[in-house]
Amino acid sequence: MMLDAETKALEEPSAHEAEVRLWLRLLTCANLIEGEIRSKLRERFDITLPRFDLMAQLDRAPEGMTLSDVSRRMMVSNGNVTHIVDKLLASGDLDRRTAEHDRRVQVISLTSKGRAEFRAMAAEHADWLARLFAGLGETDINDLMRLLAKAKASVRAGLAEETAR
Amino acid sequence: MMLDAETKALEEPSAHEAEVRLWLRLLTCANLIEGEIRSKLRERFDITLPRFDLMAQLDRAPEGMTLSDVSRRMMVSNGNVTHIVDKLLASGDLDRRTAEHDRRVQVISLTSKGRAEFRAMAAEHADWLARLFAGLGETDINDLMRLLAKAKASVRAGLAEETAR
DNA sequence: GCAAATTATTTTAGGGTTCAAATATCCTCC
DNA sequence: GGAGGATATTTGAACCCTAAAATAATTTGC
Repeated sequence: MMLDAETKALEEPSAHEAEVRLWLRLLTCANLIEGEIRSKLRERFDITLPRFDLMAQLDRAPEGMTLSDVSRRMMVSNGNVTHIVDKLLASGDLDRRTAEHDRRVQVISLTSKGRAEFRAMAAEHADWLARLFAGLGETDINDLMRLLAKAKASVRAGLAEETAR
Repeated sequence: MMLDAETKALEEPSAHEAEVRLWLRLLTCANLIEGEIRSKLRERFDITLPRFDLMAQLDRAPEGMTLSDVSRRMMVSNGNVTHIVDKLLASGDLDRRTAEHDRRVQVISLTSKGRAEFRAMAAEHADWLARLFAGLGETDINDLMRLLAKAKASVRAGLAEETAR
């Protein structure tokens, strides 16, 4: 018996149920943690998560990064990076200069003030995560790392398949 | 030798590194999937993810839900729910009525139009997820479900510990 | 019965986010 | 050496989001 897509959906409401439930569980975990990190960052350091993330990227790039690099690494839009950078420039945590070889390119880097602030925040940040994951053993963490890597690869493959089509 | 917290952080920059890396990997996975779902929802149905999520909650509650229920279930703020509901009311996907037993309470539910639209969207939504997770076997999915449940419990315990303190 | 505390919702202020359009600069190739 | 295409960034419009204050209605304790 052949069914069109709509009829089939009505008759098989649980199709791909496992995948949907996996996604919802993954999302719930991420949202719980993200909410806690956001509220801790605000409460302890009066900073937002995106600004913290941007400083984390720059901490690993002593020479600085271009805005496009940041945008790719953080997986956020270019316009968004411009906005976050503006705020961190205003608070004196970042330096910005135009690249000499290409005047379209803006290179940003941490000021020494920004670097010192970031290091202090990063240490606490790691402590918060350790507390949240305290219920997981070393084996659990390793297994999760492996399975999430596999999931990430699967997702990227699915995305690539689509753009190729 | 005793060290204060700051000195210790400087001398042990890799403390809790495993937990931080687990968090970053979890977040990357979630962001990749969420970005794809958002862009598909926009492209195929011109709807945002929060509106889709609200409709999903209501689809499982034929009698309707109060705004506070929705806020708790979706883990978003009350003010945000008000905003999203306004939009879905305007597009005719939701009904809203004041509860007779308590005039503070607003009960919202899907209109038949909203329900039909949601069912069509949900079927495709499940297909997108199945495609993204196509690289995972049944065992992988089961393992991930179990480990993420454990992680979720750990995070909730960590949060509870803090509020108790 | 009524003042005070509680509860449900809305409003407000301040961010963050995307996409698409606009600018500015560079590069290529004739 | 200049036109056309590519690349880096900014701007603008429309959302989403939260926390905190304000509003409205109910419940509680006396």
